[in-house]
Amino acid sequence: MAEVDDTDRLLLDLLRVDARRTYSDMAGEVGLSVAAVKRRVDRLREIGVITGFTVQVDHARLGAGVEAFIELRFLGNTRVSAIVRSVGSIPEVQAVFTLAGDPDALVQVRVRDLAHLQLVIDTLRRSGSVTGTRTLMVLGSWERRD
Amino acid sequence: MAEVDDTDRLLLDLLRVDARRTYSDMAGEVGLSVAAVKRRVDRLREIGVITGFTVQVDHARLGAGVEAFIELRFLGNTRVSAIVRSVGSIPEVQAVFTLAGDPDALVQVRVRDLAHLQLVIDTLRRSGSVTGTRTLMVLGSWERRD
DNA sequence: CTTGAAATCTCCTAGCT
DNA sequence: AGCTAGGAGATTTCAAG
Repeated sequence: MAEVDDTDRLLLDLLRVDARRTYSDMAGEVGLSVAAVKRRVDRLREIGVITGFTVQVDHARLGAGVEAFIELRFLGNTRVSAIVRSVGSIPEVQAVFTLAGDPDALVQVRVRDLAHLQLVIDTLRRSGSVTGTRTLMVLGSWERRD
Repeated sequence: MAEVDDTDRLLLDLLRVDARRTYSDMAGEVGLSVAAVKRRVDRLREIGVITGFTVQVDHARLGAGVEAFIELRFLGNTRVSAIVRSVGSIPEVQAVFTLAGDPDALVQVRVRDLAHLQLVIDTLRRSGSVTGTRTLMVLGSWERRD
C-alpha cells in the first residue's frame, strides 16, 4: 500500500492548483526544506500516486468547441479491454469509462462541430460490437480547481 | 479569436505530456530559443488558451477508489448557474457538465466506497431542485495521454 | 512584432551529515 | 530531514531581423 501522509497530500493539493510551482514555493508552504520536498514528490511519482503533470487547455479557443458524452451498449460477449482499445484509438475520444450495468461505457469526445460529432458517432457505431449509442451534448462544464 | 500557430500547438502537446518540462527541453523540441518558448507559453496563458497546469493522480491509491457519473434531472425552472453552484460545492464532485435535453446534467464524483457514494447521492437529491438521479458506476477508465 | 544572446538571479539536484 | 556546493534553469534586458 502507498503510505501518503498529510504533508504529501498538501503537496498534491499545491501541485493540483499549479503543477509548475517550484520546489522552493512548496517548501515554504509546507515548512520543509527544498530537498525534502523534492524527495517527497519524486517518491510520489515512484510509488505511482503521481502519474504525470499536464496542461489545462480551453479547447473552445482551439477550434474544438463541441463536447459530448456518448453512452455505448455492446453485445454481451464483448471484452472490456477490446472496448477501450477500439474506442480509444479514435482521436476525438478524450476518455473512456467502462461501467457497471447499463450502459456499458461512457465516452467523452471533443469535436469541431456537429457534423464532426456525427462522424465520430458513426465511427463508434461501426467499430466493434456496438449495439446502441445515446449522445449527451455538453452545454457547459465546471471542473474542480481547488 | 485566439491566434495559435503550429509551434504553439506543438508546445501545448509537449506540455500535455509533461507540464513540468523545462523551457530548455521545449526549445530543443521546437527549434526556438528558450526565451522565445517562454514568451509563447506566457502568451498562451494570457490569452486564456492555457488555463493552468495540474498533477495527474492515481486516486485509487489515495483511498478514493470509487468513481461514478450521476445523471441529474431538475425542475424546469432551474437556472444552469444555480445547478453548477450548488453541485460544485460538494467536495466529492470532480466535474459538472450541463447538458442539452435529458438529463439536465452529468456529475462526476469520486468517493471512498459505496456508503460514501450513497451519502453523496443523498446530498445531491436534497440540494436544490433535483427531481431525479441515475448513477453510472465506473469500473475502469482510460484517458488520452498523448 | 518576434527572435536570439547574454547577464543575472533563482532553482534544482546530489552528496553528505 | 537539513545543509551545502556546483550545475542547470528561469527571467529580464537589449540588440537585430
